[in-house]
Amino acid sequence: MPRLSWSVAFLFVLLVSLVRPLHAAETNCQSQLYLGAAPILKNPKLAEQTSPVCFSEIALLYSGIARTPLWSAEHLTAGRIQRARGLSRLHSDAFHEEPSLPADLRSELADYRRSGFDRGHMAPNGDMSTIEAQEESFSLANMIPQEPCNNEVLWEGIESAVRSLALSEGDAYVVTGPAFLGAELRSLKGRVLVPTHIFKAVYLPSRKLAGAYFAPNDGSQSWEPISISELESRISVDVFPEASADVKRHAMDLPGPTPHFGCRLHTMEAGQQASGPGRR
DNA sequence: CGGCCGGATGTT
DNA sequence: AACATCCGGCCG
Repeated sequence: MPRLSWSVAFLFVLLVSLVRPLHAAETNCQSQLYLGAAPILKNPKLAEQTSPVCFSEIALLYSGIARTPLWSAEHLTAGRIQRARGLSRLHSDAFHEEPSLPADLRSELADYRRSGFDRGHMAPNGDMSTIEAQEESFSLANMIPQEPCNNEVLWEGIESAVRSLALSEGDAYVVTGPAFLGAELRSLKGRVLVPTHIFKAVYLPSRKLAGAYFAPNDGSQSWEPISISELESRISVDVFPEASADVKRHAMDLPGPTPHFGCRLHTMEAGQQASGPGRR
């Protein structure tokens, strides 16, 4: 009998030791969320096949149906932004599949390859203040298929503006994610859903002000500022559950994007490439 | 800042 | 032959 209970106990200890790092990571993850509260999915269908992923400077919820994050959250501080600006960007080979997700639900590098879409960060590399956090940000769990002009010009400009805002305000909670609106959704290889829109919500706790950027996932370079309530009505997610109703109802005056480059990329719609499988 | 590609290399 | 990794160059 000692033998049997031994093996049982051993298995139990093994399981606990496997699970414990996740708990540690989850508590650490709360620091990325305003008052430790994760965004709330108002539509039960959205919550199907989701898994939380906790990195050192990102808290996100991954959807195994969309094979993208539904939201990716960060707590930006002035110090974090200053340290992040001291780091150089990782090489693009740093993109990697997320091993902590169930294999059949993971998005893969092959899904994005030659798709015409960028692998677009939700929590951006430019917000990461350590090498470790940078590497984690390149996980495909943090990635959506993003139209190149949107990603590299408009969205880069918005990310940059939000960093400057956090730097000057000293403190900002940011939640970024995709929206899948309408009945006809495109996909990569029938696996990764292509978002129709992208949002970035910002909350300034010291000023009790909040608002969100909302943009179509196309090359139009258009965007609109909306309130957190309006965002919730569009995407069925309450990104700042602990913010007051007043704060959520009023859209703060968001700084406009400050892009570093223009985009005169040809208008070829992403998703259709000229060359077929020209393998040899 | 955000990405892309191709070349050289080492491993299976 | 296929795939990963590191590197450098390119673009917007």
